[in-house]
Amino acid sequence: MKEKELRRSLAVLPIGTVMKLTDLSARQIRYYEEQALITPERNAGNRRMFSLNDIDRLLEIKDFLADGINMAGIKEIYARQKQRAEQKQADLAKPLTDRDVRRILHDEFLNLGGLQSDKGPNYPAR
DNA sequence: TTTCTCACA
DNA sequence: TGTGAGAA
Repeated sequence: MKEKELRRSLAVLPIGTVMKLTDLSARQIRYYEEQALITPERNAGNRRMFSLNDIDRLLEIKDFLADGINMAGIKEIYARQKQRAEQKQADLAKPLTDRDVRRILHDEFLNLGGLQSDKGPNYPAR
């Protein structure tokens, strides 16, 4: 029953609503789109129409930023997320060994640390 | 009225 | 990222 997923992907929200829902400025929302972090549809009059999935995505991005991760980092996270999705398919045929899993988790931690932005506007001087 | 794109003292 | 201009 993936009826819900379809509805969540229906782009029906104008940027104004998204601004209120995510507490982000139109500027930021458009910028994130430029960075390919979100891909809202376009409707009549070239207006952006967002879906519930976009909202979740935006909120997620907000959290990442709050954790001190920068655009590049977030892009990587989604890039890896995509890779994982693709890897998952391959893994279906060839399951990972315990040793592989450990190595992957190890890398994950190291990389997450590298994604922390080196003191930016997200690091209050307090 | 709302949103879009573009450009910057 | 903010902000203002000019158009739709």
